[in-house]
Amino acid sequence: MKNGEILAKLFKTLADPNRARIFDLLLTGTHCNCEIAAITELPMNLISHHLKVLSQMGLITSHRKEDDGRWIYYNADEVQIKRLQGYFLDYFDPKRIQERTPQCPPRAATKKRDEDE
Amino acid sequence: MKNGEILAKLFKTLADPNRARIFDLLLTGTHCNCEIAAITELPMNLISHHLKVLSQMGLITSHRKEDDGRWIYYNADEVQIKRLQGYFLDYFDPKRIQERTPQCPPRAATKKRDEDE
DNA sequence: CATATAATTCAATGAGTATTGAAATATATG
DNA sequence: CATATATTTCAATACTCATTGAATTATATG
Repeated sequence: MKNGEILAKLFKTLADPNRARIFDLLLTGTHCNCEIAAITELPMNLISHHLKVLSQMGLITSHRKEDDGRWIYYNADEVQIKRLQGYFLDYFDPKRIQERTPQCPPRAATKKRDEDE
Repeated sequence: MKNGEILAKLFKTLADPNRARIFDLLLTGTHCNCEIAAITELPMNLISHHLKVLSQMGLITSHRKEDDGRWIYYNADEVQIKRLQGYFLDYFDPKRIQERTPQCPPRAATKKRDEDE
């Protein structure tokens, strides 16, 4: 998958406000679904859905609590976030902006006027 | 509007492939609608729609050609792009990730077991 | 003023996806 | 094994928004 495609997927992933908020929360540290539910007041099945999407994007990872497997802990994936940040900065870079004179109107159209005078 | 909300809007704006492509094109320099149409093979009214969304996000600006007002030139807004890039870096920053012990299971639940043994 | 070019606006359609409610799974405990 | 907790999965609905086609606006020119 090309960087551009990965970025498109990243934008799509973070375009949803609830999902962005959940990710924002995980950036501040590990949380389980029920904690996220308590903070955001969203239903757990909806949170579960968003966590899955974030996970498929590679933004977060998860593991069951060792001594009590009922809880699943979610946390931001630092390595992947660094990589994606790099892709974004390469794309969304003011330095990329170039000077350019539009080719419109086309030569054929302007030529006529230029010569007629 | 908070930075988080602005970013969500930015992601939404760039989440559409056609719109991202048009923005990408404008990063390479000023273009008019008809040039974008020639390059992307998209209908001009659709391009017009996407340009409007990009414009409302503040990513691009536009002005009519001085000596022939039929053409409207679109170009990336360097100042705004720099600002948005700043918001992104503040939000999507691996350094923000903190150590955290989930408060789940709650004290009341674990307390019982701790004391019973 | 009539015609042509560039671009936008508007209303309608369609596709993708967030959300909801109900049912199922995984783990722990008495 | 039965019950409780945490979480997920599934099917159905609702909503947003990209896309399409037709009509409209703005500018230029004969």
